[in-house]
Amino acid sequence: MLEECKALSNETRLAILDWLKDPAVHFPGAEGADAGVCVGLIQRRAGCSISTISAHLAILQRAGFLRATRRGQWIHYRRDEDRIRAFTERLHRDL
Amino acid sequence: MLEECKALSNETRLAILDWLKDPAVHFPGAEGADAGVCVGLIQRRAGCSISTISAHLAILQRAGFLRATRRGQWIHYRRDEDRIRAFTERLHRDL
DNA sequence: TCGGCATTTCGCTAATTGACGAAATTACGT
DNA sequence: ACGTAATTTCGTCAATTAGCGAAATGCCGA
Repeated sequence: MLEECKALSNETRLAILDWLKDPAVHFPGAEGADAGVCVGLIQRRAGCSISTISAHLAILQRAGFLRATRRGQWIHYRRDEDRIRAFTERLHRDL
Repeated sequence: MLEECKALSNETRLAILDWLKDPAVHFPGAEGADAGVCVGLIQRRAGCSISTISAHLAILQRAGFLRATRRGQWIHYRRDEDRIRAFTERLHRDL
C-alpha cells in the first residue's frame, strides 16, 4: 500500500495514468494506441525531460499500475487495469 | 487526491489510521476511546517523539482523514470515516 | 560493424519530507 | 501569578524525491 501511495504522490504520474485511460484522445496519431503508448509520446505530452519520464514510468510500473511491452527499439506502456482495481479495492477495504 | 496520497505515503501515518480504527483494542485504558485518542497515547504507541506525532496528526487532519476535538488541555483525534470513504470512492472512480 | 533512434541509467543539484529537541502556546489547579 | 501538563511550532539535520543532461544500453537497417 505504501509503494502505491508513493507512486500516486506526484502530479506528473497522476497525469500519465489519466492520459493512458484514453490514449486515443490524449495521444492523437499514436497508432494502435490500445497496445500502449511509447515513452517519447508520453514525454512530449508531459513536457519534461525523457529521463524524468522514464523514471516516472518505472515507478508506476514497479507499483503495478503500468505494464511495459518492448517492440524492437520501442517500449509501449499501458495501464494494468486489474492491478489498479485491486489496489483501489484494497484501499477501500483496509483504509 | 495528491494531498491524500501524500498523507498516506508514510508508514507511521498508515499505522495511526489503522490503530484508530479500533481504539479500544490498540489503546487499552483510554477512557471513552470512541470520542478519540489523545496525542500522548498515540505518541507512546508509535514510539517516536511527541513533536513528530503532532506533525503526522496535522498532516492526516489536513488531508481530511482525522478530526480533532479539544477538551481542555487535551486534544483527541479520531478518524473521519465519511471523508475516508469519500476518498476511496473517488480513487475508485477516477484512478 | 556502423550510424541512428529509443530508452534507461548515472551523476549531480535542488527541493521536499521525516525526525528530533527546544521553545512557544494553551489549559488547568492552586 | 505560578507551576505543571498537553500540544504545537520552530529550527536544524539527515534522508528521500524530483528533475536535468550526459553516458550507457538495446534495437534496427544498411
